[in-house]
Amino acid sequence: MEQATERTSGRRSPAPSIRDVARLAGVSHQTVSRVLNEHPSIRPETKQRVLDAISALDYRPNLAARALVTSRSNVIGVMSATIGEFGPASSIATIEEAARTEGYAVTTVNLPATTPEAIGVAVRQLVREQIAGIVVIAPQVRVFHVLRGMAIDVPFVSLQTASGATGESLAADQVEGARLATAHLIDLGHRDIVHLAGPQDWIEAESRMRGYLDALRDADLPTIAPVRGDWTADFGHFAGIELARRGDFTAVFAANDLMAIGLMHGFRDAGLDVPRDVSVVGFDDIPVAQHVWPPLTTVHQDFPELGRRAVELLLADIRGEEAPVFGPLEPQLRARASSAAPWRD
Amino acid sequence: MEQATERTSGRRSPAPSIRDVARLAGVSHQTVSRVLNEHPSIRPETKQRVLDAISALDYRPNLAARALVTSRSNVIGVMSATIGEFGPASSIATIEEAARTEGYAVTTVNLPATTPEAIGVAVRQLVREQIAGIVVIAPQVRVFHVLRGMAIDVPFVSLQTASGATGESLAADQVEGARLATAHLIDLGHRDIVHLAGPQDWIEAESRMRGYLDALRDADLPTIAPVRGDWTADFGHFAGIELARRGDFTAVFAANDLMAIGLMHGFRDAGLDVPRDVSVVGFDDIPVAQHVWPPLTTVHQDFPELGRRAVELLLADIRGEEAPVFGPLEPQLRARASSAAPWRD
DNA sequence: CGACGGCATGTGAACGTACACATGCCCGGC
DNA sequence: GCCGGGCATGTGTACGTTCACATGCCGTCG
Repeated sequence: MEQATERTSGRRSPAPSIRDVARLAGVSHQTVSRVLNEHPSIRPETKQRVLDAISALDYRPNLAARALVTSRSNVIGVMSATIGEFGPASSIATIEEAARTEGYAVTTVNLPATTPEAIGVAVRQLVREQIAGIVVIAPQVRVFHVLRGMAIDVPFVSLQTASGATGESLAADQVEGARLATAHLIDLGHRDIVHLAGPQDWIEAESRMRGYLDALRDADLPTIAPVRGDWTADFGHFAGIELARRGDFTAVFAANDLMAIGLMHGFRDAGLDVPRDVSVVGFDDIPVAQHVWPPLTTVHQDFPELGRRAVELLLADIRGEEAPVFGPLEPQLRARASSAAPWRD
Repeated sequence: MEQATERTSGRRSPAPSIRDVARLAGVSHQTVSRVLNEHPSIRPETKQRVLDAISALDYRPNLAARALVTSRSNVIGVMSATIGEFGPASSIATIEEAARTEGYAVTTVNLPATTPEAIGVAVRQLVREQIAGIVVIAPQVRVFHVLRGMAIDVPFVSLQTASGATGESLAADQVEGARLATAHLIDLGHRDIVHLAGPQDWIEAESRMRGYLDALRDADLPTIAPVRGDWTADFGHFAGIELARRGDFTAVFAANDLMAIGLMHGFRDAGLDVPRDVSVVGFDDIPVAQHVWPPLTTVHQDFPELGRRAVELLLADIRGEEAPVFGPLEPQLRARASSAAPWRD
C-alpha cells in the first residue's frame, strides 16, 4: 500500500491519457478505448498488452471527458426531503454502497420543500450534472406528479409506492405493515384505537393510514378521527398530552417510531402509564426503539435492502435491461412491551 | 412554473452551447465565456446582450466540458464512516445545502472500514471524479495519517479536531463538552463515575475521554477503568447489564446518546433505577434524547452549524481565499431527569 | 504628433474520450 | 480461385468549454 500512496503523491505531471497508454502498448488509442469498454473484437494478446500498459502507467479514465462525449456521467442522483432522518439516511448509505460497487458515484440533493418549484429546481440541478438516473426518497404524492409532468428523459426510481404505481417504484408493503400493527392491537383486545398519522400528502402516511383503516374494517371496529402529525418526536409529545385529555381510546398506532416515542413521553407527562393505560405501536424499528422504556412495539423495515433494490432497478433501467422483479419486502411486527391487553375496568 | 417544466420537457434537440449563445448575441464564443466567468473587461452593454441570449435559449453551461478543460469539477466529496447515523447524517444534510447554494454539488462516499486500504480506495475514487475538495467525517485518528501521507493535492477539511490539528479541521469542543457532562455529575455529588467510551481510535472518543479525565482530575476524584463501546445502543444495553454486576459507581458518562439509552435499558433489566440508583449522561442530544424515559441528560452539539462551517472553510481553501476564523462551537449541557444526586445509603 | 499601454473583443487550439468510418487480413463457400 | 464477410485494428473528428495569444481601438504622455 505504500507503493500505492507513493504513486499518487507528488505527481505534478499531467495524468496519463488514453494515448499515453496506446503509445506504451504499441497500439492505437482506439484500441485502448475498446479494451476499456470491453469491446468483443479484440485479440486477447493485444488486450493483455494494453492492460499491462494501463497498470504500468496507473492510468485512470478521465470521467469528465467521458461524460462530455457521451453526454452522460456515471453519477446517480438521490433526491430526498429528509436526508437527516434515520430511514432516508440508512437507505442512502446502502444506495451509495451499491451504486459505487457498480461503478457509479452518488450525489445527493436535499428538498427544502415539497413545492413543485423546489422539486423542479432540484431535478434541474441534477439533470444539469448529467446524472444517469435519479432515486427519489421524497415520498410526497406531489413529487410524483411533478416528476411525471416534467417528462424528463432521465430514468428515475422511487423508494415509495404511489397508488397506481407504474412499476418504477418499489414495493415496501407499508399498507400491510400498518395492518399488522393495528391487527396486533386488536388481537390484544383493543377496540378503540387512534391513529397518529403522518403529514397529509406523504405517500407513506397515506399507506399506513390505509392499513390501519383496513384492519379496523376487517374487525368491524369503529373508526376514530386520526391525529395528523409531522413525524417528529416533539409533535408526538404534544399529541400525547392532548390525547390524554380525550381518553376515548385504549391504544394508539403511530405512523413512525419518533412520534411513538414522543407520544409515550406525553402520556407519561399526563399521568398515563404505557402499556397499562394505553398501548402504543410505532413504525420503522429505529435502533433505539427496543431500548426506550417501555421497549416499543413497532414494524420493522429493511431500509438497506430497499436501497439496494432501488439501485438495481435504476441501473437496469439505465442500461436498458429488463427490470428485475422483486418480491414485496414483507414488513415484520416486533412485539415489545409498549403494547399489552387493555386494562378492563 | 408550468413554463419552466414545459421548457425542459420533450426537448430532444441538443442543448444550446456557448456558440449558440454567441451567435444569437452577435459576439464570439469567447465573449460569452467571459460573461459566464465574470471577466472584468467587458462592456456592460455587450454583457447584457449575452445575458439576454442566455436566458432566451435557456442556456446552461455543460459541467463536464468545463471539468474537462479546467481539470476540476464543482463537486465536493464527503467521506464518512457512518453515513447512516444521526450526527453524520445531519451534518451531511447541511453540508449538501450549504455547498449547493455556493454552486457546488456533493458526492458522498462511505468508508466500509477504517483501514488505510479502504481510506485509500475512497480517496482515490473521489480524486478520480476530480472533486474540488473533501470533507471528512470519518473521525478515526488513522484517517488523518493516511490522508496526510497520501499528500493529495485536493484540499480537505475534517469535522473533527485531531490532536495537533493543522488548522484544516474544525473545533467542536468535544473535550469541553465531556468535561461539562462529567462536572455536572460531580456537582450533583457523584464521586464514582464510570466512562462508557467510544472505540479506541476515534478522535471523538479520545476527546470525550480526555474531557472526562480532566473533570475528574480537577475534582481530585479517582479514575475508574472505562468501558470501551462501539457507539451502538445494543452495546450500551450489554454494558449496562455487565456494569450492574460491578456496582462500584453511582454514575456513568456515556460517549454518545445511543449507548446511553441502551445503557439505561441494561440497568433497568438488571433491576437498577435511573436516576435513583445510577445517573446517566450522554452526548450529542439526538432528537429522541429528551423523550425517552427518563429524559436523558446530555451534551448538545450543533451538527448543522458544523456542516456549514466545514463547507465555508473548504471553499475558502479551494478558492485560495483566507480561511475564515470561527469561534469554537460551545457544546451545551442539557440537564434532564436521567441524572440526579446519588442516593446515600 | 507618434508610440505605447490598456481595454474590449476575436481566433485558434487543447482538454481526453467515444463514435463513425476506413482498412487490411483471413477464412469459407461456390 | 475468387469474392464476400466478419474480425482486429487504425484514422479522423466531435463533444463544449477555457486558455493563450492576436487584434483593433482609444487615450495619454513625452
